[in-house]
Amino acid sequence: MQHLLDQMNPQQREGVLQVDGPVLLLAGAGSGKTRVITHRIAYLIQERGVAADSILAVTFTNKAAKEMGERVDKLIGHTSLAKPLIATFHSLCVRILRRDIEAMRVNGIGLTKSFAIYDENDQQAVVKQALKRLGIDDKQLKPRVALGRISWAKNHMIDPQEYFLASANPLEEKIAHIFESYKKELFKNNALDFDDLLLEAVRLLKSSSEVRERYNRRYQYLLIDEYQDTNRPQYELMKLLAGTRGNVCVVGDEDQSIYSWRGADIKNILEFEKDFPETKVIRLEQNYRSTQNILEAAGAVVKNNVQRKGKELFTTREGGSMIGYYEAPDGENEALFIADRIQTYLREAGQKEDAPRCAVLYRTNSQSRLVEEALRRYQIQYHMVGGFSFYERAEVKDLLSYLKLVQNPRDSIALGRVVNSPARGIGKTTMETLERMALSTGLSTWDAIERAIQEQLLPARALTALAGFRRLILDARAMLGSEFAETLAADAAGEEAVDESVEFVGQEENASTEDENVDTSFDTSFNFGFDFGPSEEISTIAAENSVGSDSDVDTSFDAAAFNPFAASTQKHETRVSEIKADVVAKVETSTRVDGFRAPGDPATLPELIKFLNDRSGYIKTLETEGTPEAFSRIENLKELANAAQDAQERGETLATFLDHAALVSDVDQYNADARVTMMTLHAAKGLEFPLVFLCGMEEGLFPHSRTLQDPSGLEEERRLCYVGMTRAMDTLILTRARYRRRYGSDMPEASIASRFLEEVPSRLVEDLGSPSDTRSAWNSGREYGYGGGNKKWGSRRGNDDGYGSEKHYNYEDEDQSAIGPSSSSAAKPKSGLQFGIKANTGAEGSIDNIASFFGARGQKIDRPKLEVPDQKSATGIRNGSRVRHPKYGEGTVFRREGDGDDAKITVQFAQHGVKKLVEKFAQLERL
DNA sequence: AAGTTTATTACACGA
DNA sequence: TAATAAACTT
Repeated sequence: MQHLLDQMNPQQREGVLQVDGPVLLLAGAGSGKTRVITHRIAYLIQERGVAADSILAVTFTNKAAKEMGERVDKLIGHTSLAKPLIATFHSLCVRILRRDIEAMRVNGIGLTKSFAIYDENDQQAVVKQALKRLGIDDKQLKPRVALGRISWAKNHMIDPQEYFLASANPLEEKIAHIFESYKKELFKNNALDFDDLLLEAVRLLKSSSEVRERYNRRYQYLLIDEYQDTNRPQYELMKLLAGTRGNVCVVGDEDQSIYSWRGADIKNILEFEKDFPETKVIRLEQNYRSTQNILEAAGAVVKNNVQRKGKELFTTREGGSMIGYYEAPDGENEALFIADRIQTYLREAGQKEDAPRCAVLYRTNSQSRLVEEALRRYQIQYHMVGGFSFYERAEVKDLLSYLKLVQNPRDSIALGRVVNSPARGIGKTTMETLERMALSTGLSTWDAIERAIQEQLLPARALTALAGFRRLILDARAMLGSEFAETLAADAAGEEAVDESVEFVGQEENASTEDENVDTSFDTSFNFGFDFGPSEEISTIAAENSVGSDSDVDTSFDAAAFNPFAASTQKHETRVSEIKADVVAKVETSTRVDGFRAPGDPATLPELIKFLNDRSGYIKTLETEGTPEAFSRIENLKELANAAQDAQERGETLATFLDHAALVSDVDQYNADARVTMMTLHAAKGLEFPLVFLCGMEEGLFPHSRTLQDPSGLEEERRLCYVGMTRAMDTLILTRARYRRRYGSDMPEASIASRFLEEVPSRLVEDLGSPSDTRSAWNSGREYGYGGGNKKWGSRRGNDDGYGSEKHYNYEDEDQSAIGPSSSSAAKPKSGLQFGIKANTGAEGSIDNIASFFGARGQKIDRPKLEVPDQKSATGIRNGSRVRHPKYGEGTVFRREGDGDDAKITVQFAQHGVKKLVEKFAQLERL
């Protein structure tokens, strides 16, 4: 330990040694922050004799948590079984709530431990529902907007009532109502959204002194990383966890605060000193990461912020290479330049046997596409963080929803997602009826289904389909264990014991297992401090519950009519034993194959997934589809099954598996071994790379257009720029496209160089944009007129510099690009990859190609000009015929395809433009 | 009810 | 572009 301390600078050493009382560690970029934190933890354990599991460290991402855990492990060796708890705020809250949320239940009302976690899509679904219920047109008020406001309110700890009182206009009043309805719906679904995880944890610790004190006793030393990005709820949580001892160390850097839109507030840094007057402030200002040039450039940019205490980083890595700047004619070229540079870099680094790593950073995810295409063309392997993550794939979400439903049938969002996928004849009408029923009775959708089946409230066809779906879920539940099956009888009789039965199994397994990323000390060690056995706890809850929340549920339905308990229990017991037999049979066959599990034991996670995949018909439907996409979806499902297998081997339960799936972030996918990583600037926080590209340095893109009005928003963009620049260790290259198309729309727009470029001192900059050393590499086949490159950042305007805009952009003349493969854009060498429309595949000038090209491009071209050989039909309608359509009025036929029943004719209508109609159905009248 | 085509409209950042 | 809603077919 001592020799490790000797290698540190005095400030770092103080950061390690100052473990008693509150500490505010202001750690600049690359100042060895993580090193200090890990050593601090090691110091507490090894030199201060602090029990490892009484240390709690909170990081920003699961990935960071995992890494930190590994580094601490290395420092302390595996001397003790106990480990510090290193988690994110969100995963910490899930742990706390899964354990103790029921302490907030009053008279059996409140959420249970098996609460669901709603992601953004689930949230949107709820908001849409609320809009519908309140009769608000979702075109006037976009669900996304409403959700944004709700989330904002939550991050500022404003509840619907307060929001309503503070509302200054009808719109805000509406939002307040949506907010309220949203909240109720989540409650009814036994669900929490991401924001709630924090809020409810805070509420729990505030409301139950017993629970709070337990955690206070448990965690004596607290450490919060990325403190500048904490929001109000997180701040309160920190205070609650700190208790009265105040052994809190918060680590942050005001210059890297980039999450204000999530409610993060730099004021938390100031308030910290107020709330903990004894605070020792330690500053880490020596940067060990970047060269002096990079540091200077980044510092020069962030210096332009007014709201800043001001701090100077220094480094001993004098000089270094210049900041590179490349001004591309357009986005494609920018991407190709980057790919070319990366290729060179990788080749050179390969000769030196370095482990090359570089990153392409951008402001918005949509910028990734061009870079991806360029890298693929160069056949460079890359790894992309963010974008569409695995867990966002439709098929993955579907399967997860099945699992969620198995765990918590009241989760009506999950239900809505899978009830008809694959299609099983439960359509819109049926679901609307059920939802109306659920709404009027206060039942969950699942319960409404139960009731509809029992009372035959829907058409027979719908009921059969619903019964099949219900059976699927119930059978899956039954697989989870015999306890499960036994509780089904009660469940079927309309009791709410369902959830608790899930809980029972989950809980029992929980006691002996833990999840992967975070440490394993929580549960085992938890029992030292507080002695409640799971079984005892559960039975109390179950008792509470059966009296509880359904008593307030039904107002409208006749209990006597809906109370065939005696009869149905009998029936269901039979059914349960059938299920059990069935399950045992299934289990036996599968057990013989892997030999893991004795017959009759609960099914494993992979088995459950296999069962759902098979029985739901999901895989089969995909197989039938037979398309490449369907195939890749099946692959994804297999991947998920693999993940479940891994989880199983770690001893995770269904519940913990689902929690993980809900909490993995994009950043967590970052793979440190990848040679090329692409990600947003936000995702890059905390990482470092020898070579960094920062692309799209244009006004409106970066800084983003939506921040331009707001000075503080602009300052945040500048900090984001600072974060990006300081990721670079040796080389930093900034790029910009002089013309860029937005929305991939037709006309590229001239861009203006980002103001951040102007803020970099020119003596630090080297222009990489001269054609002589670059053109041959990636410009083959394409003529560029280079004009810029002499002035520091090129011209501020894109088109006043002799750069031949009409020469280059005439590919926007669509006629040319469609017909002539020699015109610029469509004719770019594609090296095997097929982009764009099939314009350059067919015979030159073929009418079909032109027509289909125009067809694909929309309607702004007059197509009636094109004549097609005359064809007659049974109805006598032919090209040039005047026709009348009942709806579209009069028009002229100018094209027909196929014959007989399949005959399609294309008509130019006077008012309604061009329509393609099937002759058989179009009811056309010949004039 | 489900599948297919067309129209529209929106591009931050993310646990 | 691309995701999504609406319209239209069968």
